[in-house]
Amino acid sequence: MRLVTWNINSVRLRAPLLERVAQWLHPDILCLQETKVADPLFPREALTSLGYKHIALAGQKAYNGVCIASKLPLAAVARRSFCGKDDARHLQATVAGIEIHCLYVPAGGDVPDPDENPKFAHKLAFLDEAASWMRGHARGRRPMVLLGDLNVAPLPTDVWSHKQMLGVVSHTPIEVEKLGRLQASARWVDAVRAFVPPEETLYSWWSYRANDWDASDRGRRLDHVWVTPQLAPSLTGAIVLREARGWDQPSDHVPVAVDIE
DNA sequence: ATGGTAGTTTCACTA
Repeated sequence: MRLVTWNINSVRLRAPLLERVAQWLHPDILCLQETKVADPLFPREALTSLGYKHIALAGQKAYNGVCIASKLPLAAVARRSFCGKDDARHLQATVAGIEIHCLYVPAGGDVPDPDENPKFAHKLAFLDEAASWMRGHARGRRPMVLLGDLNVAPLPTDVWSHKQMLGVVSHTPIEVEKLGRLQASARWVDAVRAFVPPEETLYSWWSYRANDWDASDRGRRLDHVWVTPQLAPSLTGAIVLREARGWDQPSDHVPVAVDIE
C-alpha cells in the first residue's frame, strides 16, 4: 500500500497536476494539505476520475484545508481542531485497518519569538496540543500513520545550512524540540528517514523566491510520514518526488510517498 | 540587512 502526502497549495489551481502525481507514484491513498477551498467547491472529479472514489474533506475558503483521497474505502472519518481555532488542519480516516492522520501544522510567520509573533506562538501551542492529545489517543495501540506538512525540518540535513537556519522559523531549536515531543507521543517512526540515512540531505520544499530553486537548492524537509512502531517492520520504501518542483506552475512542496507491505 | 514569488477573501493577508 502506497501513501502519498502533498502540500498542493491550492487544489483548484493545481488539479491537473494530480494526474501527474498519479502517473508518477500510483498512490493508493493521497493526502493533501493547503487545498484552500470550501468543501462544496472542491474539484472532486479530478480525483474520482483517477480512481480515488473515496474522499474525505476538511476544507475552508482561501486558507489551510486537508483531504484524504483513497482507492480503498474510508471508515471512521473525523477531524479535530486545535488551539480553539476553526482552522482546517487535521483529518483522519481508517483505511485497511490503519488509522491515518493528515496534518497541516501552522507555518509560524517570520519572527521566531512567541512574545513578538502570535503566529509563532500559535505554531508552538499547536505542536504542544497535538502531542498531548496524541499521547492519550495512542494508548489504543492501533496501527497509525501521521503524515503531512509539519512545517518543521528537524535534522541538520533536513535544511540546506543547519548553521544559517538555526534562527529561521522551521528549524529553530524550540520547534525541533516540540516536534520531537510530538514524535515521542506515539513513538512515531520517521518512515522516510528509515530509507534515506540522516547523514544525507533531503528536502521536500523549495521557496518560490529563489531565482533558480534547483541550482541554489536551498530546500527544507517540511513534509513527513510517520508510522507507529508495529508498522515499522512492514515499511518497504520511500520516495521524495523532487521532479515535481520543476513542473509547470508547481507547488513549492513536492509529494512524499511511503510504501507499507 | 534586504528582498525575492505565489495564492487568495487582492490595494492585504498567508505562506
